[in-house]
Amino acid sequence: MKSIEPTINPDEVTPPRAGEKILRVARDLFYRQGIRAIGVDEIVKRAGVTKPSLYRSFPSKDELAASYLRQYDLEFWDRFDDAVNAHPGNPRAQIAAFLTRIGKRTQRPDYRGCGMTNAAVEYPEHGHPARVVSEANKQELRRRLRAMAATMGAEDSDTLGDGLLLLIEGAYISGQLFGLGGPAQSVARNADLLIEASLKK
Amino acid sequence: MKSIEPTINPDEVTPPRAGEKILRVARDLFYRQGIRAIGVDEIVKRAGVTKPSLYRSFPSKDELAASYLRQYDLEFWDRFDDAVNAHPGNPRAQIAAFLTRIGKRTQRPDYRGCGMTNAAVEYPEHGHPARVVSEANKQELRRRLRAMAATMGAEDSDTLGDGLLLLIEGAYISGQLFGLGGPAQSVARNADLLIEASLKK
DNA sequence: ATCATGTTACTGACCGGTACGTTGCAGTTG
DNA sequence: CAACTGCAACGTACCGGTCAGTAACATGAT
Repeated sequence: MKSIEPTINPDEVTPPRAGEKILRVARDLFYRQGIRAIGVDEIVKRAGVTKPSLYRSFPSKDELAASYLRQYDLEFWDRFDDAVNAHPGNPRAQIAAFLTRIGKRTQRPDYRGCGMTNAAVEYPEHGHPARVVSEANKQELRRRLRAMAATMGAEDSDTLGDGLLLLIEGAYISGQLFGLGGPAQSVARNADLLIEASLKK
Repeated sequence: MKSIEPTINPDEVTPPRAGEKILRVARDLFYRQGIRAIGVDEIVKRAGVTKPSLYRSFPSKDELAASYLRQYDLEFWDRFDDAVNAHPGNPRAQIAAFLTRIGKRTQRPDYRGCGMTNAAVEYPEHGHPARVVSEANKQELRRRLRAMAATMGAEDSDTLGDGLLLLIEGAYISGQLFGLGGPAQSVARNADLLIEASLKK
């Protein structure tokens, strides 16, 4: 029997790998300033590593951007499920909780919207690695919103689900267009009005 | 008495100035592929002019982008006023007409959303010439939507106006994210539901 | 003569990406 | 123990191309 395990706890404070530092920095820069606006030189400089390290961990800048979005996707669903789990079996309250949170986030002075949405605007070309991740995220969101609308007992659940998606995307964009006091702060209230109007009598 | 007028009709097919050709091409390229994605070399090449001509007509690429958006702004209000003038004194019908048109446009295969919105996403930095034009347009749109909501007799007209703006921005974004069959096609229907729910009883 | 335009060539900075050498550490030999 | 080997992680220095922007001069029409 060979003892492969190292003597130190693998969860210990091992020095972070170059790839991790790069992704952490890229995530921040890409979100705040946009993917096209940030060059790889800037990323490696801020991460305290060098360019070859970037290209050992990621095949290209486009794939680095896709990795950033894949991580963003995970965190997005964490937040979404937080709202869902807070109100089991009550999709209307789930939506309200999720949108209230979004509405608050949009009022932060440096709010930059949804990384997914922004990436799709930056890369309109079909098949771009970043866009592929973004489209998948949005389609899943649409699917879930429509399902929630159906559970609510909406007269036309697909229309309501899509209406909620429009409000959400509108909040993302308006949040970064108007600063404080912008229309995005009313997203939860408007969504609830729309739900009210869409339920079967 | 000096005759200044040229013998030919000034509305005749005078050869288009270099600046006009540049703006025409830039408009098309910027809208379809994004401003950051297009270089000035590409623009002058497609316009059949040379780079010095571009910089004689426009002080910089950023200002060329701003000019593109100023023209976009004019055409936007043309379309908006078309819908308004088609239903005098009936803001609910005006909104319906405008959003029906947007809903249809979003279903075109190469739809790329709103040039203003896209530019603001591409240039998050405050004070950027392109962003300045974009923000002004959106603020005016918000003002008018809120005014229309007030005319409709909404209980909370500011919230309704903002809700309509969220739906519109959501349609712009969703139109380019999902292709055909996307949620943007229901924008007019959802807006009408929201209006219905917001009117005083 | 004037004016808009074209031509050519150039700048310095930055773009994404890579060839190649260096370091340090683990395991394997004598 | 000590020397060697293999390998993973990293850095130095560089590639060709493109970026926005400009200088100097030629051409053609009115």
